[in-house]
Amino acid sequence: MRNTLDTPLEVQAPVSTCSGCRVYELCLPFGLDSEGTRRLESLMLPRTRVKKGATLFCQGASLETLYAVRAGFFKTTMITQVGRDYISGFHMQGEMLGLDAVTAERHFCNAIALEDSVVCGINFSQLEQLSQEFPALQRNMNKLMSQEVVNSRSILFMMGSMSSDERLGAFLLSLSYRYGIRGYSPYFFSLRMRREEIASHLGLRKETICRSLSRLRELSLVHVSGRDVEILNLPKLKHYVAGCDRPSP
Amino acid sequence: MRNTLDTPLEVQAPVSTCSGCRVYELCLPFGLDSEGTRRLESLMLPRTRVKKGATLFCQGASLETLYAVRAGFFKTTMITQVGRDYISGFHMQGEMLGLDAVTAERHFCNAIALEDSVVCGINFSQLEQLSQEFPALQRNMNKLMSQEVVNSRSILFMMGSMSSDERLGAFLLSLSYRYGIRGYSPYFFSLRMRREEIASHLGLRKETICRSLSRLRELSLVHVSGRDVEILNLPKLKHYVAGCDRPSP
DNA sequence: CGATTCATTGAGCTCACTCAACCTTTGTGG
DNA sequence: CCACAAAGGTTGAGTGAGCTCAATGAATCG
Repeated sequence: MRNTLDTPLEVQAPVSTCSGCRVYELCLPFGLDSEGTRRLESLMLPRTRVKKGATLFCQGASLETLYAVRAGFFKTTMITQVGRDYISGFHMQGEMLGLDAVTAERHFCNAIALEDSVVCGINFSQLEQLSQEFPALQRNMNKLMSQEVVNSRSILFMMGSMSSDERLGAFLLSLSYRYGIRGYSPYFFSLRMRREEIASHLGLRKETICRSLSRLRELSLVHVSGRDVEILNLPKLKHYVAGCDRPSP
Repeated sequence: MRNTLDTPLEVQAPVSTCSGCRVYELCLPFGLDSEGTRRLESLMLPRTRVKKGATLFCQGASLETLYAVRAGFFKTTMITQVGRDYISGFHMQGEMLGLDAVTAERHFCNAIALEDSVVCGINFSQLEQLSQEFPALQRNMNKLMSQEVVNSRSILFMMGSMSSDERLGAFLLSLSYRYGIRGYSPYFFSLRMRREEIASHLGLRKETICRSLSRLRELSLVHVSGRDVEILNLPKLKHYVAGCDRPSP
């Protein structure tokens, strides 16, 4: 991995620079040489601010640009003709938005900011071309895609075989882990989404989320006040989520 | 797309040839020029038979080879330490197995044949290298990955917001569609998996699958006898699955 | 500071689950 | 080829986890 100090210090450029990014290692430029990083940066669109509640892209829109979350928090939602909707994921810094659009070349979901956010955009065709030249970039694309598959599968597994309490626990663990690898505390964090949004994502109802929160609290696994979460006993929570407390069928 | 007749007729080669494959258009070689196809074929491992019930690869095993189903039918399963398991997908000809292993370079699931099957294997590193030379190949990789994401998301959506009857309907529609684009009848097909396996995949129980089947039968949407399925009214089934019959919340 | 959105808790209901019995199909060895 | 065993499928009865509806409390925001 390249040391970011190799990069000459520059005044704040008008375009996105990956070199100085907090979550560089989690994103596209990871492992690229300086030439590759420079080329990638030259393709990046200027950083874009997305206001809380604003939509970054819409389901069905043709895929032009892939985005990486630079700062802030997003949800992705899917909506059917009959108005049912589903929150397919939450995305924090260093995570890509729009990877599910590559097959159909149309966005498969809406991306909506849950707080004031900043995204780095890159034209997908140009990215594909560039990744032709830089194996590391291609590899990162593949890994990021594959990671998306794994994430979806994990939630599927949860939905298919876990109780509401366990699902919520797993969800909190996922957030905890993701904050952790970004250098934030895995024990204290704040939820950026409403209970109802958690519920949709986990295939439950907001009332159920409340009740499950209460139960996790009673078990002294977490402390939750409003949107502030404290994981009181991480190993115990992991153990609980793994289902070791239940008789296996 | 290259006309397969351009290919000189050969005696059955000991290695996998993509050129003559039934599901060529759904798989890796689609859109590759003849040079690219030749190179891809040169990397392919000899076609491998997998007996019904046999395991092609195991969860946790390091990723060496990606597989495409050439003939037959597979399920992929995930198992936790406590013995809970989940069937993450069913895979028919032209579909790739192992794409979720790319992130961690370890298989995330077990792949088990549900009938005597044939797979085409290819070393993943070599495939990555080759895709560096052939944009069409890389594009296909990206699309196949992205398609996996979309598939998982679709099931998530089902699990999160559909009744058992609707989920089963959607599952049958998915099979119907996939058989259809492979040149088989989208109206008549046979299930290669047990009720219990469908149940696991949809986050339900085998008894619930039976009851849901009965209800879809009563609605004259399908005719099911053993493992043989007939879709009696495809548009009506789609309409039913879309949830148009239910009051939206 | 009032309005609106969000969170929590209670009461009752429902859909899918569990358990169990019985039937059907598949597979195997005599 | 039959007989039997084993596995898979179906249906019934009762239960319970999570849902709906509703009321109230807390937080957020213009």
